Amino acid sequence: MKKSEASRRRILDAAAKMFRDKGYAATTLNDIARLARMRAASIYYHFESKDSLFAEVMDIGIDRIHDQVRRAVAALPDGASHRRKVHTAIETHLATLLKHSDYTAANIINFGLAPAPIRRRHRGRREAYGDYWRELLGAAQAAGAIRPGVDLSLFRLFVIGALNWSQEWYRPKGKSIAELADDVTAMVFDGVAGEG
Amino acid sequence: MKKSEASRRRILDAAAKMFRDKGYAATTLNDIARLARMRAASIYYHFESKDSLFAEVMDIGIDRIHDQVRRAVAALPDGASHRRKVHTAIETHLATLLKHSDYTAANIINFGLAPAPIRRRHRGRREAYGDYWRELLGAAQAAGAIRPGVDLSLFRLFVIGALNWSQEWYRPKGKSIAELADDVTAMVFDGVAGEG
DNA sequence: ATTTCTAACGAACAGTAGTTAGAAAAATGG
DNA sequence: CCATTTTTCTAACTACTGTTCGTTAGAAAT
Repeated sequence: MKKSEASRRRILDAAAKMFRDKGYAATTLNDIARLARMRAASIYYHFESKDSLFAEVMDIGIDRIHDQVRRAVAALPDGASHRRKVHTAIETHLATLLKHSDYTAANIINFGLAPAPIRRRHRGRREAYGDYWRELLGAAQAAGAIRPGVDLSLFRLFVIGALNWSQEWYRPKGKSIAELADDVTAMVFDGVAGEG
Repeated sequence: MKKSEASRRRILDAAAKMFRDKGYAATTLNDIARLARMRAASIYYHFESKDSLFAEVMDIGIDRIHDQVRRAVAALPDGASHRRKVHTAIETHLATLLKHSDYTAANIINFGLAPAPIRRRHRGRREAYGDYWRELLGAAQAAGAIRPGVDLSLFRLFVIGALNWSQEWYRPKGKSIAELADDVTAMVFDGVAGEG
């Protein structure tokens, strides 16, 4: 009862990588099977269908980033400023997306184009992560770390959107993820305007 | 010599819409043909292949937004501030993407997952648009409208990324595009930080 | 009136997709 | 070592993909 677990994991890992690289529709079960060192038909011993395999990858992806971000913020010392909390959330979101998890990357790349039923099935999990950010930013605004006039809903969509889009341009040879997180946090909190 | 043009256009419009809704790989020539009120085989009278049809949609998409943004900024009165120029660029980018052009929306949705040869073919056009923004922001920084320390390259990627991502959440019933542009511009120029 | 061109069609092609069935191999446990 | 279960395989199926082909109805040109 151990080999099955390992194979399942190999398939999931391969699927996450392929879905991330080529997207759901363009990824074939043969692609996944090759990467997992088995035949396409064998996948059916572990998963019901391509759809259900995809759904599981998507679930893991969102759960993972939600978990990581929540955990990292919670691990901050008790007196941590709200700005620092947001900074940590940004950095962890970026790190999970760009470095640690093919699942999360696959989730974010594929969500927009995913077939409607799958997207519906996932809305709950997505919103849970969104709600966490809502809390985080709400608390920051209540404490005065974010100006009262700011539309938090837009701010959240804007920042998370910019972070998610980083998949399109991020290359490991440039700025480190920590540096990116620093710059981005400074940019959105302090703005870029000069004296002009 | 007029009917052909009209059919070609109908196919392109249908393709742009389908590619935007379902993505390149998931869109079938049958989908496109149905929307264009003809049979899949007839598409081949006007286009060489699915790939070349896709390539043309992508070209039109990037050209259109580049053109619109450039035109809108150029149309500003002579003494317009750099901040106002950037604001106009943001608003026009958003409007083209979200309201005016299925082609642009299709381009942005599909670029990341597009097959490598097609992406290569497009890098030039994409960079041309990126270069325009580079100019715009460079001039703003040189004139002091953007603080000297700001990493313009990151700022550009960050802002355009956030704008592009708006496709995932924008719904016409919420804030208008003009309002969004106002808020976003204020956010990135002035920041959201409170007294804290 | 005849020929040529235009724009679309239906039928069919080869290839590949996801999927199923059943045989073969590997692993397990007594 | 055998019997049984677990895992993977080969082979095949159906459905559908992008694409080609030969044909056709009508318009334009001769």
